[in-house]
Amino acid sequence: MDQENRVVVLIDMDCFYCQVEEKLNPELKGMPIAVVQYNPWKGGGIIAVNYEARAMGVTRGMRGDEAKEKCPEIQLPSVPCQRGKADITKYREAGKEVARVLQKFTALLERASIDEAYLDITLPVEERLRSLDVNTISTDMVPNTFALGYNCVDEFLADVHSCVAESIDFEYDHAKRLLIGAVIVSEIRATVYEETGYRCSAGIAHNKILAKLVCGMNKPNKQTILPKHSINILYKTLPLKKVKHLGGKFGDAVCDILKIKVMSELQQFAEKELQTRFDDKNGSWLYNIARGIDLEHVQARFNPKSIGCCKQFRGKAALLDLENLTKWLKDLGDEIEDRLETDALENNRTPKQMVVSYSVQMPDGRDTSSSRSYNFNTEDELCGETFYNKALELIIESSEGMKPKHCNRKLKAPIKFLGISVGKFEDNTESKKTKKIVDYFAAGCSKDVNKNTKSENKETLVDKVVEKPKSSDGKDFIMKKFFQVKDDGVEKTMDVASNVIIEASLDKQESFFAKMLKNTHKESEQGTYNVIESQIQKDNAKPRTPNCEVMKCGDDSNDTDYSGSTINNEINKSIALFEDEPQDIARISNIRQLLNCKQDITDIKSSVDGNEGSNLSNQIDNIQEENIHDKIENIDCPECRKSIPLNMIVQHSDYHLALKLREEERQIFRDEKDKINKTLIERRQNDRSHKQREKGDRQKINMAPSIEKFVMKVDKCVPTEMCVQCGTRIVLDKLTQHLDFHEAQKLRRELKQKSSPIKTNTNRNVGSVKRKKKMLSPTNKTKLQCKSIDTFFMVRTTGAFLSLHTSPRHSLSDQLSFLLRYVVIYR
DNA sequence: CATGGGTAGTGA
DNA sequence: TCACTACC
Repeated sequence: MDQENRVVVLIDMDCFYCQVEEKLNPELKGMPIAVVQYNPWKGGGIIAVNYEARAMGVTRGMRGDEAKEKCPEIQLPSVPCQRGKADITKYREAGKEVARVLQKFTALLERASIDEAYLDITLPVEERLRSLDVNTISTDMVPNTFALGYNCVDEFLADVHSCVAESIDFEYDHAKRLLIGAVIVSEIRATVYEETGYRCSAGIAHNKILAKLVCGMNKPNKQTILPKHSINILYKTLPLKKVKHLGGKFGDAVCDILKIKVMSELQQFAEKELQTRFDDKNGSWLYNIARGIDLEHVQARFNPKSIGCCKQFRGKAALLDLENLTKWLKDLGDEIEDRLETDALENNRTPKQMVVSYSVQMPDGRDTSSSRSYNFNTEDELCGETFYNKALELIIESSEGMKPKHCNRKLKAPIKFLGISVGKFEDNTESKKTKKIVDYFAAGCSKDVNKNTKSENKETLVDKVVEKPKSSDGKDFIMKKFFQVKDDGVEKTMDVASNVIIEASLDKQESFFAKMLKNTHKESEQGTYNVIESQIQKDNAKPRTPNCEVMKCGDDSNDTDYSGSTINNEINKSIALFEDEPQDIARISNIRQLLNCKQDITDIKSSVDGNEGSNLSNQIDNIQEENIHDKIENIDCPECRKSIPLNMIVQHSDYHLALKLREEERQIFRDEKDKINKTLIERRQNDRSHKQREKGDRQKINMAPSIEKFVMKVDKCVPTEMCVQCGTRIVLDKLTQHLDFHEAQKLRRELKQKSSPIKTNTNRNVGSVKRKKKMLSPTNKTKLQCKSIDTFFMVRTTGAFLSLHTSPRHSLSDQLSFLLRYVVIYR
């Protein structure tokens, strides 16, 4: 893959928090606004300013009061406070909403922050290049676009047009790709606005650093292209510190040591010289970036690698005693618990490590920070209490200075900062509790699912998956569905040689999903269902003669333990397998597979030679010659452009299918959430006095994938009754279950209250030695009681499950959705 | 007391 | 593993 001829984009939301506030409260639109945090002291600290307010001189970091002075009519919505600290959930959710839209355009997306994402659109550009003549690109196809080194886009357009014919200059050849990129980015930004209402800016260049750099050059709601031949023009005046990674101490050091200020001055130094002055790595990096070279990949990463929260306790607010420390650790732990719950639902993963960080004030007045990590055991319940207990343990054991004096429980040094974060996520590999998913799927297949799906408006991915293979076998299906290869052969995502290789490869190693689909259709009429172990599993286990192991299961096989070969499992495994860096993929493929792979190429070659003359054969030869160590066994995935070993391509296509399945899951989840939100808003307008009830409903939103939530999905013609507890319409024969749910929820809340009595600073009835002991022990009565409640939930859900899976009203998609959710929550 | 809370990454 | 840097 040519790192130097990519088309890389940075999408950055304009004053994102302000936009979120404007969307939530449309009355604010058009007014100068700034989002503040903690308003009591001097009007709070400003963390985002919209462009109306910027025009009045309001900036980030100002206090709210100061902003009011500069701009008396400014509106200052504030970040919500939860558990005594700022809570940015709504902005985080909004960021996700945007990223999901971006993801539709390329899988090669890296979320860089809450409001920024890098996209590698090299492949979409290449594809567009085939259908779009660069000479026909006009200004209206690239609105709000700037090109560095040109007064306006038209000049750039003209320049590219005039050079296309000759294509003498290599850089101009890339410029036309950037132009196509700009067309696509215009579409992306328009879609983001259409689907979310948010505006963003973009930088379009051939690497991440430059895309990021130019993104900020025209804002808001603009996009900026940086053609390679304009880099030096830009660098001539560009302060070195503006470049990512050079904004801090390192950038200062570079400027000091080399006595330079702007980027172009960096070019005079030899690589060796830079390496001696800094170190090898930094020296080379500086040498490259001075020439506009940055080889860093855009990683395909949507989810954060860690989830954490922290708080400062400045000056007098510093924590001085154990009570205070305890209280805040508890609050932080509870927030992590809440966020992990959402994360588990959306991503089906579990953190394996937690880190507590803190800083204390030294006797000399300076702050020193420390952090301690803890790797979870399998017995650890991942809840706020565990986080808090472990955090406290770690802090106390890490520092004698922290040990409270026994008489007054005062800490020896004041704590100025506390933070807990969890990370090192691993995918949840279901075993026992997922086994029923198989029966469930079987039941779904044995019914006439299609009848039901046809009556529905939206055709879901799962529905398509089930319907499609009727006309094509697994291989074709996989090819068409996941590699966007059209039947007519007119529009092809990949080049012909790649197609041949992948098709041949598919014959040798069938995918889990392909097998699943085939067998589903063969067996569905008899009401049985086959589950076949995936290639991935097989690779891990001992080799067997047959390619796959077939397990039969019908309605009578409820007790069989189908350890782990479930759809959900496959989705997770497929995703886990490819979510990391490309190197991991290389590691997975072993020598044996590589050998098979080469064999494949020879097979293909001979078959092609026989059939179609030598053109294809030459192409394959070329691939081999180009890079004997890489290209033979690797192929660029048309979906995400990662280099995938040929023998892994099936698993990799499964990965993309899995992503899509999971995305559909999420969409259904979100739709439901939206529905509940809408009724909530409606009700708030009708009835403002029922705050308490709202609170209950909010909780319900968080717990959306519950029986109740699912029950709400049923058709409107079914007889329903209003639930007295939450006011939702419930299908009559589900009402009992629904009320049980409320009871269970109440109980659970009560228990939670009991287990965490320290809710505020003013709560005085804490601090006995007895209490302390209880806090520090994870194996207390409360925990056991909580467990039993979970069991209660389980039983009820299973009840719902049983009644639902025999119901012909639900599409297979719905049923599968439910099951996946069921598995995630009640793991 | 006074830009705070939240991420990712690196080197020893 | 932890201290520290860098960025939004």
